[in-house]
Amino acid sequence: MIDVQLIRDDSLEVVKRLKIRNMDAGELVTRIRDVDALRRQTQKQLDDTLAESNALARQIGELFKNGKKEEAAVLKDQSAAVKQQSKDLQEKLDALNAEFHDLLVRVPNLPHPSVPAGTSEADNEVIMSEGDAFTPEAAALPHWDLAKKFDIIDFESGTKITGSGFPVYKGQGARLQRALIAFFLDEAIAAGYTEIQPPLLVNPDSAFATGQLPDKDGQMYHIPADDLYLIPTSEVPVTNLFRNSILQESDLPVKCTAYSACFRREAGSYGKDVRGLNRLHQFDKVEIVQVTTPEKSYDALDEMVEHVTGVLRKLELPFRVSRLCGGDLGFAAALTYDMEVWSAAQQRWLEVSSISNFESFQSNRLKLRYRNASGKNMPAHTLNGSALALPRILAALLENNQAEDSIAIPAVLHAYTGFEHIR
RNA sequence: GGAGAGGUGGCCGAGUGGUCUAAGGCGCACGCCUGGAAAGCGUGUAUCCGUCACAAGCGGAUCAAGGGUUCGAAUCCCUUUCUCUCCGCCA
Repeated sequence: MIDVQLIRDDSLEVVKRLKIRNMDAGELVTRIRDVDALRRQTQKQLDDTLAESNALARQIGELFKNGKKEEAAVLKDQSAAVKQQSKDLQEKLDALNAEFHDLLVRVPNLPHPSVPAGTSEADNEVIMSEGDAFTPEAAALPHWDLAKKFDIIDFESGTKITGSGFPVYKGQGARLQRALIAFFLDEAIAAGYTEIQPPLLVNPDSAFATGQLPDKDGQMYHIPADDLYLIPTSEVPVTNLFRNSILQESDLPVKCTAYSACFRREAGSYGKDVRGLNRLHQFDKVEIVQVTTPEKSYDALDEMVEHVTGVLRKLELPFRVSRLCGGDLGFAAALTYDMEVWSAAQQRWLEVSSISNFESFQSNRLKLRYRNASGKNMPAHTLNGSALALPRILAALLENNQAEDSIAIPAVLHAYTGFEHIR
């Protein structure tokens, strides 16, 4: 949620910056200003009325104590009128506040000045790449064929027992999954992140706080009997750890990492983009989250990008990093870097991580603040990113390292897998 | 799932209709005292909204959450929720 103060101070600047997102926010921002003014005026009227009511109650108490019942009765009548007035004002204010909130949550985060203009993925700006986006000499099999050939992932059984998008990992495939999770967590812990094991189901309050509700209602699995949602990412429970809290500046940065299964309904996609492991309803991911001060949040973002590129480097995967353009930027993000690995058999880049600085946008909704050096409570900045999502990493590892009768496992994983080749 | 007891400031804890502007203690901050420290003494110590200059001051709200009774609610009533104890079930 955007800070209202920005709109009060310089609404033209807000509108201008939202143009980078290809959004014409003029009308919305004007409406917000109008409703804001009206609700503040109403708040003032209500407060004055309540103050009057409090004063009357005090006088009545005083009169009763002194036995002046008739005088008290007169004031009681007066109090009834004031009370009706305050009730009306309260109703008016509640309605205005609700409208104000509804309008405000429709404003996306302001893009960072470095965000390039653009309307789609094609306009993202590649800022670095490492390793060759090579084409294999011999015919390379896509990972869904390799999965069958080496009997490490069983998509058909997953379909039988649950449905499409729920693969079953078997034997060396299962072991490799577990190895990747352990490796990613160990890397994050070494970089100073505290490991968290969060619940996989969250209540509506949590889903609202991180912005999955109300917008992305249909993208989450919902359990009606208990009104709980399966998490689409551990960002949701981990970030909600900090909901409604005030941190000391000396405690910052807070750095958390979490492994979890992630659940996404993602209805309505077909074709090779979603074949095999490319898009799943259930997948595994290790997430990293930071809470820090506004002064340090962009350094933290760079640090997180460094961390993830370091992990990709250890896995010996060709990768590239892009800065998302305005049209591709998520609603809550001010700046996002995407990481993609090269998939040799599919001859395409696969997105494996997305690292964002939300600045104070999430904090405003979460009511996450920190007490700064001068003792004032300020919204903290939050950041998160995948480090990393497993399925596409697995796809790239299988495809890029395949040979006639085996698939080589990167050296860094040997201690975790207990084998050097899938055969 | 059943029965009972509870939820008060950073923490402990008092408070069963107006003196709550929430006692007292602990913790923390600052000051006095001291060669320095401890002890002692003194002062201060929540969050949000509004007014305003994101100051001070002032007004309003908040005693788990929401609603109600009342001129007036931490206190009475209703609903929800969470915690604890016992029973049941269970990896």
